[in-house]
Amino acid sequence: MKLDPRHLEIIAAIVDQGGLTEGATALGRTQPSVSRTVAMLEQRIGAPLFEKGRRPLVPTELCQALAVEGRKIGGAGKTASAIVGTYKAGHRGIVRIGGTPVFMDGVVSSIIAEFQRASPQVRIEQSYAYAAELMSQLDAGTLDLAVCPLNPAAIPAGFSFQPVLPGRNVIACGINHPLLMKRPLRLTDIAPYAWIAPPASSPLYQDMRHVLGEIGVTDFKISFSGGSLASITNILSQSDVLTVLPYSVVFMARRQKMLAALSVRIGHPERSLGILTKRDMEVRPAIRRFKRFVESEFRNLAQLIMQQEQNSLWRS
Amino acid sequence: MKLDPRHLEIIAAIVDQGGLTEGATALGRTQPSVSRTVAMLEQRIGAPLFEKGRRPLVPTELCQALAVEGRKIGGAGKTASAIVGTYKAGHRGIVRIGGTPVFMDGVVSSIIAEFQRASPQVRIEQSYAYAAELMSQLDAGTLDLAVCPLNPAAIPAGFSFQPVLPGRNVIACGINHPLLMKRPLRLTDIAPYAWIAPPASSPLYQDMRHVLGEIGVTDFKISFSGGSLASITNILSQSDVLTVLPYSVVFMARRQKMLAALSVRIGHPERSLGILTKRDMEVRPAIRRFKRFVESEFRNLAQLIMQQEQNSLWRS
DNA sequence: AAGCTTCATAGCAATGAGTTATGTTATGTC
DNA sequence: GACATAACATAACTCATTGCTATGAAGCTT
Repeated sequence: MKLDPRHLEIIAAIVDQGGLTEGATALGRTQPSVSRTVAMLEQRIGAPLFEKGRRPLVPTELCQALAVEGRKIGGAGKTASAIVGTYKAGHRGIVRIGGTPVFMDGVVSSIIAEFQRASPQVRIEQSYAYAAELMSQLDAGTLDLAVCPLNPAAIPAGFSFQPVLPGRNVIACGINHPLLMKRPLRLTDIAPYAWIAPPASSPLYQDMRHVLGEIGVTDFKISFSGGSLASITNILSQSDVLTVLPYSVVFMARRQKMLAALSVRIGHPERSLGILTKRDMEVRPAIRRFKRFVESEFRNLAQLIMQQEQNSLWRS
Repeated sequence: MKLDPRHLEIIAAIVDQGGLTEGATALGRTQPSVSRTVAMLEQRIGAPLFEKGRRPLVPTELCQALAVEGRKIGGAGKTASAIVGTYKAGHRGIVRIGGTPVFMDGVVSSIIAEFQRASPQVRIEQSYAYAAELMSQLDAGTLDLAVCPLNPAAIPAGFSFQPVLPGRNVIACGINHPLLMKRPLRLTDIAPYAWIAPPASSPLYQDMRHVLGEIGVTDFKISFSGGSLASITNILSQSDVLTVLPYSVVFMARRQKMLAALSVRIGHPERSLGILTKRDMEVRPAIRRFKRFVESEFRNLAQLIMQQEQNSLWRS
């Protein structure tokens, strides 16, 4: 004897509400509908579910037992609806985000932590890659969004790029670096110090070479390379080496008194940090929500940076 | 967003079976049916449930979450089916049985106990009444079956009466009663002893008067009346009074060495103990099962009584 | 690259669930 | 005891959904 779960749900509603009419309204149906359903059920299972000829409708033992199951079904249905609701509101799902390593570690991971505080049901799958690889992964559909520096004027067709921060770099050092005391700081003061080199495939590497050329440092010493941000930060803190990092990364680290930046104005590349997405990809609610959150956080960050700039850092 | 519980069940089946086809067969449906259902669901909730273009069908996170609810629904449905199954097999339900007090207490209650050992899910609602009241309750539908002594030749129309034991009475006494030692036992020996009288409305009361007349006891002393079988048994055990009881009741009590019967052959009324039911009443499975069980137990009892009779009791 | 398995789609019939309108039946009140 | 009322039952009809078979399309396997 196979029973339609909807019927069990109806039974439960009738028993709980104490009447056909109330049960029907509780289910959003009309009274005749549930009445007929009950009649059909009774005929089908060959047993009465409610005592006949009793006006405060009194359920049979069998009916009570079935109502217990019906309640379970009703509960499961409600939580299923809630699940779909939270999914559609973007509070549940998966977001696969990729980005350049230093930027992801230095800025985006904090934003992710903040996001997950509000939406713990959203799973974030993070991966590291540079622009070309990010694009191919977006194209293959194995990534939902990417955060990386790109030239806004040269975005390939089919992609959408939303700049969030200027792609400005700074020369980073530990917070006790001797050069921080030097006023004024001359470029020749910088020359003696060794450098940390970002990975050769990283855009930062190119940036560093460019910066060093720009400030006239021709023969520089590389004392470390190949580490991720955590290693770089440690080494910067505990020695007097220098490196080139995105300003936003140093800005975030400055808050925890882990890194500092030299007051040297260096040219910035023709790139902006931004969010790269595939244009015709279906945007799942969690992705949309996450993207908006990231954008909002970046706006805040940009604001903070601008205030800070006006106050202290770049006064010449 | 309201979801059809059957759809959730389908999702669960697909996820658990690892494929559309297997899920479909597990549900007893065809593959195109569930395929279309899934497509409709995906469109309705606006989210994919399975990754597109993957042949070992891989469910979405959302789908997994919904499948959990679907499993609950499936489980509830299965137990509901089982409930109906046990109901239809007569292993669940209510049986309302009524009968004459002494007979219910002395014989039927033991049978009920035995029945409930095998079918604990069947609730027995027992009540006490005499024939006329039993009939009216059967007629009103507040009783499912009655056990009482009746004349099988005079059953009102609309009722069905199935005799299960001859309506034989005996003179009952405690197991240490002096008369049990007397061989041969003469009727004049009985005269001095006092009697317990059944309720005046009871058929046993008439029987007792009849029996006493029959054996020539004209002026007898009533020492107790109005008690139920438990009281009667106690008083019989602890004093030398006598009473008239159905043979089957004394037979059952004899097993526990609580009562005995005098070896006096007395006439028996034109009544049989039997099961009285209303003819056109719908017979619920549990009632049918219980009735058959009672009949079978009574057959066994009749057999036992017959054997016992041939051996010892009524040898003259 | 071919073959096999599995999923998707189409067209059609039938069941079932929804609706409104209306009848029936308990229950409470005078 | 008759009437009013509220709740349940029934009727007639519409429409969404599911069932089926047949067939196309797409991955995975060898």
